[in-house]
Amino acid sequence: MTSTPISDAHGSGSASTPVIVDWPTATIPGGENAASDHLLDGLNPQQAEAVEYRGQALLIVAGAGSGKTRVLTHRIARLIENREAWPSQILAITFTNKAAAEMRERVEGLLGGRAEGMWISTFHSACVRILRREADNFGFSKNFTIYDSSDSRVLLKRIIKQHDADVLGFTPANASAKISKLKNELADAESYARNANMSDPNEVAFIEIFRDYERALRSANAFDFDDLIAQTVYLFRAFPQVAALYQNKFRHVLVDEYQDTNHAQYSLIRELTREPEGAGYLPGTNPGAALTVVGDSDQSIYAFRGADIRNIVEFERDFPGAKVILLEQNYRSTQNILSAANAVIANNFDRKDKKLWTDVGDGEKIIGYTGYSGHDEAQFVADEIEKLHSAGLAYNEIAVFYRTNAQTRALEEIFVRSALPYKIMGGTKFYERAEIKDAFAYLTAVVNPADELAVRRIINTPKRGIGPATVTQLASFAENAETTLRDALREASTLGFGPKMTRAISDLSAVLDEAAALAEKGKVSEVLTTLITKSGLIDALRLSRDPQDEARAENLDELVAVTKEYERNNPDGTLIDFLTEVALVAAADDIDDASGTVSLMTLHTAKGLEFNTVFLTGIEEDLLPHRMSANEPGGPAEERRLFYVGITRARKRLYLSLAMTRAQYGETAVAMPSRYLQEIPAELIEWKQSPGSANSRGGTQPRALNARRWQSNRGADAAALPPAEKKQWPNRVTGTVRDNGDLELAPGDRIRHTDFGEGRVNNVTGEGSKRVAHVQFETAGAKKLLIKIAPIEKI
DNA sequence: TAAGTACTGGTTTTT
DNA sequence: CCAGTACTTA
Repeated sequence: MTSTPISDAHGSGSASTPVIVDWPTATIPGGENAASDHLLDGLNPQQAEAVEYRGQALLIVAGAGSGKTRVLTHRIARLIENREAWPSQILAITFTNKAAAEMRERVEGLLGGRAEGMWISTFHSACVRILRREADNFGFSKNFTIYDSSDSRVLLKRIIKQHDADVLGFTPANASAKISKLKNELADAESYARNANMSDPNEVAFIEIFRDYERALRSANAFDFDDLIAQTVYLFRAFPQVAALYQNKFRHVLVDEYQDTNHAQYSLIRELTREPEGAGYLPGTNPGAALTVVGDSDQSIYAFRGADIRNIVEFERDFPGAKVILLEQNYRSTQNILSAANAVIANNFDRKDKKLWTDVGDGEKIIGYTGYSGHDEAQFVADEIEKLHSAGLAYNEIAVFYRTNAQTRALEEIFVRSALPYKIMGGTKFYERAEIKDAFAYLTAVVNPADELAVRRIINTPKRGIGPATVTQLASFAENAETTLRDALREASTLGFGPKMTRAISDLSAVLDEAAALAEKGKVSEVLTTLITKSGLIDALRLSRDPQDEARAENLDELVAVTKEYERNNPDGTLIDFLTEVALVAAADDIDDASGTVSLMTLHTAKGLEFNTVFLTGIEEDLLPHRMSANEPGGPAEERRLFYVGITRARKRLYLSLAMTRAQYGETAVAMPSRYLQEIPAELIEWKQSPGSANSRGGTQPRALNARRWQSNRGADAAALPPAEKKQWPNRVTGTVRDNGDLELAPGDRIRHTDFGEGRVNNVTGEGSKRVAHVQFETAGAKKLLIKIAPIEKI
């Protein structure tokens, strides 16, 4: 280590030059103290090396469950403990905010809390932090808005309409996807136009749309998700002295899930770890921050978002002299689960061979089940979970994964009926509800008056008689006067509107002004409460006769509660901070480990998590691989990796399930077993009901074409198959939901269930609408049913 | 301008 | 099956 002058322009309290103590030999693995070294105890040799290696570039190839988080946290702790770096000189990038929080906690645990000032966050959060600080340098102001994908689409919709580009086949969705792709490659409208074929009217129209979109974002003082990264790179490249601030601040940059970085993120990393240049820098004094990346190309599942697997595959070429360490020992799963995972992923041809292994033994067999329908499959999952739970397994140790969010419907329906506590991670989130977005648009309009999109959203919400015609007049006034739409509202009285209209506009403007004054002195919840009451938003919902509006008003109350909670956790948090946090929360971020619920999530959301027991559902063609990706180059391979990620989340027990028919858009279609299922050696799976032996209702469906592939399984199935009465499909479940009102049941009563037949009530638990009947059915076994909605009658 | 009705079409994964 | 949209009517 040289005594590099290290400036920490932004650091809090660590601006002085750190004391860099040469203190290495005592803690090197194999040294005298190794046996009692708390940062190396229990690590295998490769893990220990990954903690101790020092050099400019280190790639840790970490197979699933190989303890990479442990390695990363211990490495950071060691850097700080050794005084090789101050906490403020460390930048660690994770994939989700949840992973960031967990990493911070673990590092603090290892260091006894001396971790203040570390930057541990997602790419997006880190970039927002940089951009807010430096916004004044390049034409934005620090109160900028972050547009999520639906905001982008609303904006694009207007732009496409203005250009009459819808007739050319442009939709907000496809234009947004194309722009996003380009931004991830660091292209902008200008650079794209240079290489475009201008004789193609489609191309010309797209460039117009792209340009207008960029212009609109800039004038709204807003960034979309992709901008957060791309604009930070642009900032660093355009202003080397700004880049140098961060190049000098961070001495160690660590990136998790490196296989899922895209080109823009890669470029950002390159900029951050580069040797500074420009005035004031003494050449040769800072070789650039040391870079540590951790990843596994077998878990690359975000190509659709621009992730470029080459970033990790070509790491050694990118960073000459880079050290590579392989972690293959798995500490999570049983050998049966790993063997299945290894067998599946081995079918991806262009990969470096890598085999996970464990010394914990084979464990239980994987359990397979083929349902007659998605509902039947869901019923199986619910029944198994109930069995596991009564055998002592906590609900929060169990997870159910699926490929598409649409699959939650069947699962949810059955889970509600079976009174299973569950939580859907991601999916239609609270923050995506219209009334919540309305409230956020009010907050945004207060924080960032330049944001026209937000002002347009609230201008007639709730209804105050300001229609499209009036909005257009206001907007064109703003344009002519070279001011914002927000300021146009203030001038309403001079614009010649009728008295009613003028009044409505001025009242809104006054509410926004009042809230802005309030925002100066803090309290997010007070600003929000002022806005939603004085704008009439919440009263409009409360007084509405649409029964759903009552729930919407409650959601707004819930949002106020969220802001109060935020204030408790962040006493210094401003309104801007609150909006930023909400804009960047991911689906996986609100998993609550302590709660006693089963977790339901997509395979993508599952990445990085682990559970004792995992159910992988819908393992069918057209779902996994998904229809949309089956024909794309690289599609089936990426879908296989998704399957691999799902399998490797399980510690002890893995279930694979599928259905023979699946409902989509109200119609039911025949489903075929996924091609990936055959890639798992037959002896690893015990089929409760195999795809080969189960026939769809007629028995001679197109599935017969497929049957050959399953013949090898037949012998085993015959033995495992239950006797003949099972043919009556006692698990078949109808999709109708009913309401039994106040049906009274008591132990000893006999009931008839439309699917399960007759049974006897053993017990009734719970209160009111949550009363649950514990029933012993004659053919279908023991079930728990939510009395209010189960398709049952007393007999 | 707002509310109500009839109709279309789209369907993956997410920071 | 749903949400979003175009069209009608008061």
